[in-house]
Amino acid sequence: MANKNLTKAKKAKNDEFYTQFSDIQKEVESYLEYNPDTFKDKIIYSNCDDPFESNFFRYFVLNFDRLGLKRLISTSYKPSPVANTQLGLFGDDKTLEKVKGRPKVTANKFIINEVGDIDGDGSFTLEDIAQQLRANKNNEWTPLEGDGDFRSAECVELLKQSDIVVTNPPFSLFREYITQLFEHKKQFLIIGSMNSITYKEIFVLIKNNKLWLGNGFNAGNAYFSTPNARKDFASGVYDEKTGLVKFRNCHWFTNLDHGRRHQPLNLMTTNENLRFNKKMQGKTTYDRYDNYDAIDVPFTKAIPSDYEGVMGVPISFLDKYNPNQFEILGSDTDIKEGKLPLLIISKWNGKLDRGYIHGKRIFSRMFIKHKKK
DNA sequence: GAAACTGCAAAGTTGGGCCC
DNA sequence: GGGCCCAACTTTGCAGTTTC
Repeated sequence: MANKNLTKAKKAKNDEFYTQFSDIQKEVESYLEYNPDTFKDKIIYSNCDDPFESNFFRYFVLNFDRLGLKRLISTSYKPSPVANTQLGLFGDDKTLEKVKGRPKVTANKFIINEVGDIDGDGSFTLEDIAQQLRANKNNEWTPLEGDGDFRSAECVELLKQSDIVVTNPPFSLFREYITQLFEHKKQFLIIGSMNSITYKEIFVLIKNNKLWLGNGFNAGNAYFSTPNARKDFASGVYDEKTGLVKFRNCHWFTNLDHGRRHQPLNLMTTNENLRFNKKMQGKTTYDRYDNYDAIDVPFTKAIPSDYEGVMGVPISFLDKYNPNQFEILGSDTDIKEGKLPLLIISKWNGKLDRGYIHGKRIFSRMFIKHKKK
């Protein structure tokens, strides 16, 4: 069943999912709590985005002064399919004007340098921004030359000008997207699939403390709205009433520091887990892998506080990872590539693609140890 | 009051297809 | 034909409520 869904997703290449305003707000606020100046005097760039629809654009415009932003740049990928809907107050899509009577061919670029109560109604709203944009006063709204692909020269040029990239890029291009951010030495806060953790190019960044998970969605459940509401989502994935699609394994990826990353994970001892942790019931000891010299910890909560050796944990452990508490030794791939030779059971003659327990292959694990106090 | 039902929150995961 | 890579999930359990 699971794989059926994966195959469907592969075929659909459905990369159009809009992040909710409240999720952006909650995530950004968690960085501000840790450091109120996280975004101060910074140029924020939100590419792979559609300013007409985007809650990223809306959030950063409405919080421009409070965050102390220097500039906000937002570019869309391909012409907006939904122009004049959410932000219809901006007037006609300029790409339409450019190619009257023919399909839209270009994407949009917004550059915001200044916000304020332009229309004098006592409050600052998107209408003020719309007026400024119409007047081209300090702010800019122009069509892009190309389709807004993040790899295009004009978008790379905008990336170079920016300090922090905040967006929800297409999952299918996640690796390429991250690679570009590191090439240009940018700070970022982006949404990606948890499974990206298992990609070796991504994992090495996590292991070397150059990339980590953000504060995260409520209870790890991310809800996105989608213009392409497919009817073939599995039960419980798409809610027609709200128009939201629920995904379990999405997370924020970042290199900005936040408080949750420094909170220690409270743990029970080995004996306490075996006695009181319901998920460990029926076991008298932790399983060991057939092929790796480590214990298997099937749930993050079940990490024993008193075990000094190597532990294999699910990738979702990263959501609770505190670099002062744990050391990440490597992944399945690292073992396979011979980077952790001491972890291989010498008498094992089988595969080294994943961990095996009693002959059964289990899901990706990463290998950790408690840091010595 | 036990069983069945329901809604919600929490936390984990494979195997088909393609490439060599 | 074996191994690697990929893909915007599913399942489970608990707690509160209803039913008989």
